[in-house]
Order: sequence, then C-alpha cells, then structure tokens
Amino acid sequence: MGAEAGSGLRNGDGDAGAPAAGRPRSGEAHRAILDATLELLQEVGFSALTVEGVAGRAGVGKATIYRRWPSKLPLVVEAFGQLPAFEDIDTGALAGDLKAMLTRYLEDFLSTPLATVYPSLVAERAHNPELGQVLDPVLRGRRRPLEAALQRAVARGEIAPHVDLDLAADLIVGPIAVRLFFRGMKINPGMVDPMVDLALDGIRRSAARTE
Amino acid sequence: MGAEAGSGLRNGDGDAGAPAAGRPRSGEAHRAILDATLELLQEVGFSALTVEGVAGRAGVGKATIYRRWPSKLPLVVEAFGQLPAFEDIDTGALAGDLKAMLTRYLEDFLSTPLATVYPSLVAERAHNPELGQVLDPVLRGRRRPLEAALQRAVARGEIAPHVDLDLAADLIVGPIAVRLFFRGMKINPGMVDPMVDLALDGIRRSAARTE
DNA sequence: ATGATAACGATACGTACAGTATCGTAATCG
DNA sequence: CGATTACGATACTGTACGTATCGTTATCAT
Repeated sequence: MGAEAGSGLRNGDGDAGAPAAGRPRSGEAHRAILDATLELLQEVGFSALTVEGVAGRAGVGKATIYRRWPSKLPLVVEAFGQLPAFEDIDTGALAGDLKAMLTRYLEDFLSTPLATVYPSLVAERAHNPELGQVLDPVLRGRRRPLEAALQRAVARGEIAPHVDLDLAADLIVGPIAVRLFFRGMKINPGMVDPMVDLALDGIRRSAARTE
Repeated sequence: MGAEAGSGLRNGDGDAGAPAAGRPRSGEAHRAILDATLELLQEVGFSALTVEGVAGRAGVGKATIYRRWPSKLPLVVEAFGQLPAFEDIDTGALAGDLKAMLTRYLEDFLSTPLATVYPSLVAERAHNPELGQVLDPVLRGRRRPLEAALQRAVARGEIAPHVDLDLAADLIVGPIAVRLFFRGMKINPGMVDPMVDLALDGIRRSAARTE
C-alpha cells in the first residue's frame, strides 16, 4: 500500500534495507508488466483487460503478476499512477495559468489511456471502499498543481481570501469531467478558454440586480 | 433501441398493434427483472452484478432475461432509466431554483443506487461507443430541467443572453460530479448552497482589478 | 564451491459466470 | 383443439480469474 511497488512481501528494486534471501524480483518484469498494462488499457479498455493478456504481452507468467499485485485492480491503479497529471504552469495571472494547464492536460487525454482508465477506476471505487483508500491519495496528488495556481492567485489578490479553494478547483475541473466522462464529448482544446472564463466570472450577470 | 422495452422482437405489454401469436410476454416478469436489477445494483454494484443473480432474485429463468435484453448492459441501462433525475422546481429566482433542485437530487443519491450505477455506466461507455448511443439520450433528458431553469433565468435577465447555457449547466453539475464520483466524498446537502453561489458569482474577485 | 531460498516462465487446475440451447409446461390465438 | 410462443429450469460451451505446481535460474550464507 506504500508509494512503491504495492503489497508484495518482497522489495522489487528500490527500498534497500532487508537483505532478502533467494532470487530477487526482476525489475525488468515489473516494468514490462506495467507497460503492457498501459498498452492494453489503451487498446481494449479496462473491462476487457485480462491478466492473462497482460502476462502474454509482457512475456511473463501469470504468477509473476499475482506475486506483486493481489488482483487486476491494484495493478491498474499503479499503472494509472504513471500517467501524466496536471503540470503547474505559472504565467503570472490566474486565467493564463488555468488555461495553459487545462490545455496541456487535455492533450494528455488524447495521447494516453487516461480517458478510459480514469472513469473505470472511479466506477470501481464507487462500490469498493478499499480501492478508494489507495486511489484517493493518487487523485489528490494529481490536482495539487491546480490548487497551487489558485493559492498564487489568492496571494496576488485575484481571489478573495474567504473563497473555498478546494471547491474552486472542483468548479474548474467539473465541466471537463462532465463533458469527458458523462457526456462522452470529443476533446477540443478550444473549449478551454470559455470554460475557464465562465468559472472565473460566474454564470450570473454581474451588473444586474434581479429585484 | 426505442424508449420502451429494448430490442426484443415482441412487445411486452404496451404498444398494441401487432396481434402476436403464442403466449405473450409476461409484464410481471419484466418488472420483476428490472426491480431485481436495481436491488442488486444497490447491494453489490455493477461489476459484481450477474445475470444469473438477477434471474434468481427475480424468480425467472436466464433465458427470459436474454429474450428481452441482448446482454447485461442494456438491462442495466433500462433499469437506470427508472431512477430519479433532476426535477424542475421554479422558485422565481435562479439561485433558489438551483439550490432546491440540487438538494432534491442529492437526496435521491442517498435513497437509490444512482451513486453506483451512474459511474459504472459512464465507465463502460468510455470504451463502448454503442452504449453511448443508448445512454446519451437518457442522460440528456435527465438534465433538461436544469436547462429549463437556466432559460427562465435568461428570460428574467439574471443571465446575460450570450452565455452558453450548456456550459453553464456543466458548471453547476461539475463540482457535484467531481466530488461524488472522482473524490468519493460523502454527500452533504449543506454543500449545495456555497456550490451554487460560487458557480453563479465566479471564483475571481469581482471588485478588484488585477493590474 | 555448495546448499538454501525464492523468483522466474509455463502450464494445469477449480470456480464463476456469460451467453446459448433444450427441456417439458403454460398461455394465447385462429 | 392445434399451432405458436413465452415460461422456469437446467445443461452446455467458452472465457478468464486466481491458485498451485512444474523444472529452471539467480542470489545469499556458509
């Protein structure tokens, strides 16, 4: 459950300390398994991914996989952790930061299996609390750059100090999540600018009192 | 693929027209299957739901299920269609409408399997285009009341006429979707008001010019 | 060197479930 | 009343999970 290899009883390559008797685990096999997992996730998606398929693609026995990961799910979680997340970009202004970061992130969705793996893990977590405990820290780390940009904006005075930044981050990411996962819309980098602008300025007409 | 029973070649109970020879399909069995599907979805979630389990719970043979739905997925889609969606509430003001509708909707998440079924279907659709064609119209219908409330606000002058209402709806729903599905947060009706307020007013400080 | 240990790829196995096919039975139409 | 079709039940095939067991190979301790 650590940040390293998972829940195997042995150490793969990093994390020296215990000497360990017998043949050490092959870091090469470890990487081959994760690479094959990502490849197959991209090709067939999560639900059609089989451990036997991963073993075959990686040139590895099934036991070698089950020796490291207790089931298909933790394996996919670890492979998912290697996919790109938000990357912090500091343009000096909130709107510029957000637009640059989101544009970059959406590009990753076109070149990686993020678009299929992400919802699969989320769906599994919906009725699998254990997965949540492993997945949530990963997801939280992925959006930290977004929170950093918002904090810079507070320091700059662009955001009022009382604003809930956690909620603000959800407001920024929300429309993308909805369109990508719930509505299956194609990803178009041109949709980023109006999205960010609306989240920053709000839906309601600012210069009109209703009554 | 219609709005009725799915893709069976016979008609269940509604839609008179063809006389049909032989024993008619049992509407009772139809309902028992859908009810059992929803029960099991709530109990074990989507991925652990088996057609055999549904048949057993419904007191029905497996063939009776496959005679009406070609596979597990369309069955779940139809069961999903019976779950509650947004309900239009007109309070006379945009903020009131949205807060009331979202509060009501979140309550439904606590009393139905919405919270597990929704992400499961979405995940499956991510790498299953056929499902998207069946699911998307259902999802679009579910949020129509939300769009209606936004249109009323435009007519009232609460929203500037040039605002993209489709995007605005995503901005309203986004934070809930993110928190519920991606972050696995508990549902708290008290989170609705600040959520709506932030989406309406925007993240950026309105009375401050950055430079 | 050599023996103990453990991972390696390969493969066989038991279990579970999807989806199909086939029972004998029951309901509806002409 | 006979033709037709759905019914619940059950047997069947195929696939994939997860476990166990091959003989082999790499590393450590002696």
